[in-house]
Amino acid sequence: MNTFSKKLSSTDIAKLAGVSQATVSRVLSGGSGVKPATREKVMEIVRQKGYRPNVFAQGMRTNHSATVGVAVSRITNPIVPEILEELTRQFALHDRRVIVWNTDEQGEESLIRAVGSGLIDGLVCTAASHQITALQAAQNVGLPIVSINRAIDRVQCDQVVSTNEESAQEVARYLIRCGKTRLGFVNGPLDRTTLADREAGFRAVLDHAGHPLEDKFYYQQDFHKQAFRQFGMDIGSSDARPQAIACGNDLIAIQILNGLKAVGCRVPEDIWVVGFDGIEMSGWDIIDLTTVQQPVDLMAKEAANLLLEQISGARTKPKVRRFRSELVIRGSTDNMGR
Amino acid sequence: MNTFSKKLSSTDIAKLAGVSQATVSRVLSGGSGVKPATREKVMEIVRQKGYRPNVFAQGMRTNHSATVGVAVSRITNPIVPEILEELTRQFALHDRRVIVWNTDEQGEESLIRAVGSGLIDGLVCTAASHQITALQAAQNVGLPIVSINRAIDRVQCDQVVSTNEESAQEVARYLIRCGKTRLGFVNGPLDRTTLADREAGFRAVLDHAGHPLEDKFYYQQDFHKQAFRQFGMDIGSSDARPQAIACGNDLIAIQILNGLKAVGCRVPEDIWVVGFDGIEMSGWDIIDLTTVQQPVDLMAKEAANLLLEQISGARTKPKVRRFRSELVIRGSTDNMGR
DNA sequence: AGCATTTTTGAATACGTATTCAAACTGGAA
DNA sequence: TTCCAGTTTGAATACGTATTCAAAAATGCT
Repeated sequence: MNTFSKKLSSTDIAKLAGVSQATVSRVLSGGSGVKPATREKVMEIVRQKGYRPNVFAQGMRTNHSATVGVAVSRITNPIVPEILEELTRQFALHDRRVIVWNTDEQGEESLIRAVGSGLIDGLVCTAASHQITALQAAQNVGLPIVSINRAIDRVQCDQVVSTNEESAQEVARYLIRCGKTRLGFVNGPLDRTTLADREAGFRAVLDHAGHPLEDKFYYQQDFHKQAFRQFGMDIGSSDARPQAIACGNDLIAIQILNGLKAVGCRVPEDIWVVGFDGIEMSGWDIIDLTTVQQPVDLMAKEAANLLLEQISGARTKPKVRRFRSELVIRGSTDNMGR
Repeated sequence: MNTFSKKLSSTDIAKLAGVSQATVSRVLSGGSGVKPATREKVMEIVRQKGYRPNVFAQGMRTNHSATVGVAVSRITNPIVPEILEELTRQFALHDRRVIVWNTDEQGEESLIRAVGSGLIDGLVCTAASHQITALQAAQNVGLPIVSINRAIDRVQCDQVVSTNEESAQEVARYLIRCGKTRLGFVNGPLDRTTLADREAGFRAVLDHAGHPLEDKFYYQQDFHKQAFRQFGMDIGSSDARPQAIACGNDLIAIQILNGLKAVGCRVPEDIWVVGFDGIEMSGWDIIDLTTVQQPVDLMAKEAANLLLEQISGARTKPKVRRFRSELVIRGSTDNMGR
């Protein structure tokens, strides 16, 4: 029977092992400069009692929490878990814990409070738009920040971005090269720089080619669930539909696919669809979406490393890391035109 | 210019406001028993300086962290973000932060360390199999635990479950009622009680109906990425294929759909497919998967409430909450048979 | 053995908060 | 005015750790 009498402190362990509290502390934090026999004597008690150092006392003493924050929005967009998975892996490798704030909800207030409290040693941000307040607060207290795929005007911090604008241009050129001139674009909230950049790149090529994006083929919505699907239905059942639709991200594209499917409009026979992000499911046979693939794992890994670099104090000047995304042609467009 | 000279303490605030540190503390933690004029004087300085109480000092003094842990496995299974979203919402409503441990990776070791360290006030567990060690540790130190959808033999804790076995029986009866007698089942790791229970329920009905599950129509795999898809391809290109395949969860079902699609096997014309979980995308037009829908939001909300109840010390006897899942018939089976 | 040097250990301390206990203050009744 | 009860405040304290500084022990050398 494992009765737990009381929470043990390093002082208790010290008494049991017949050493001083300082020695216990030394053993637990690497054990350098302590005689092997002593270390083993202490570790024996530690193991036997299942002792763990109190994280608050450690934090108070050291001013480090071994914890980083990750701010996400729309965690149900599959790109987010993909990023989170790699981030938590990287931070775990460096003995850091991860606190997740969902800034769609009340999370932002909680994040702001945490920022000044010492709870986190740094912050990775995957959704800048709503968070200017929290980021400002973080910057004001000198908290290390890395932003993934979102440029943040008023806050200077490390950034990990991908070739959003250029890749969107590549999408547009690909479609035009395949003879598609009547093109549509569907986008989410434009305060996401990711989405805005992609749209800008797409429009630029169309302008340059002399077929500027027509208003009736442009649709923008702030992520209300069924709206994109409804637009897909409208487009699919219209006689004057675009030949191809490009989307701000894969999730939007999939909702368009849903709408098209709902009204029996075939892809790619009747219309082409292109996404953006390269979430894993875009490659599924039943989705098979042409998209722009971001190197998510590399980006997340780099973000983690940049943050750790800042935390260790090795650097203060902000860095921008730029990753190349790649157009992946699949069944939602015709791959003859490659 | 917002230069941040040094981290402020409540003592600093006290000096600036001309009161004692105790008063600052009282103001910050509710302010009862402090004169309105004093409170306002203090709050003015607090706001002006952007002061936040140091979370470690608070934790050391109170032995509470206002933080709960959530252990997940396979965060890229869409059911996980769905649960996480609701959990973080609920905990944010109660001023609690959420630390996420991904126990597929090195996360478990980190979790074990955290459990004894006081870092978290409680733990929600969505993936029991790998975590017996961590859960044992948690139980040993008396940490409140709630398990979602996973029964955990050796650990006694609150549980939020759904009707896995019964609903799987319903699936089997539905298929048999529709005249499907040659049935298949595809499952993931059986140490997940969720998956094991579903399989058991399914098998029981088949046994009872006199068509026990044939070995050649049963496939079990431990979530190696392409394995389920490959099995779908094998099944789809085989002459002697089952009339319907039920799966341990939606993600498996979708991989089967992918495999079938890859070899041109049509659903539901050539074969029926049924999933389990009711993840949001199962309802998408392009997936349209018949499945068993769990009330994920309700379950997550209940889990959060149970944990908070335990943390507040209101209760020690473990509770089990059981939620009813519902068979949702969609296009991957023929809905005439309903 | 005797001394110099290095290694190992322990005592003392500070970190920032919430809370206890006693003191000071307030306002009203006598 | 005096006294009392209630309200508001401040001084003191403990929480558990990492680290500094000095003392003690061990080691190497002559």
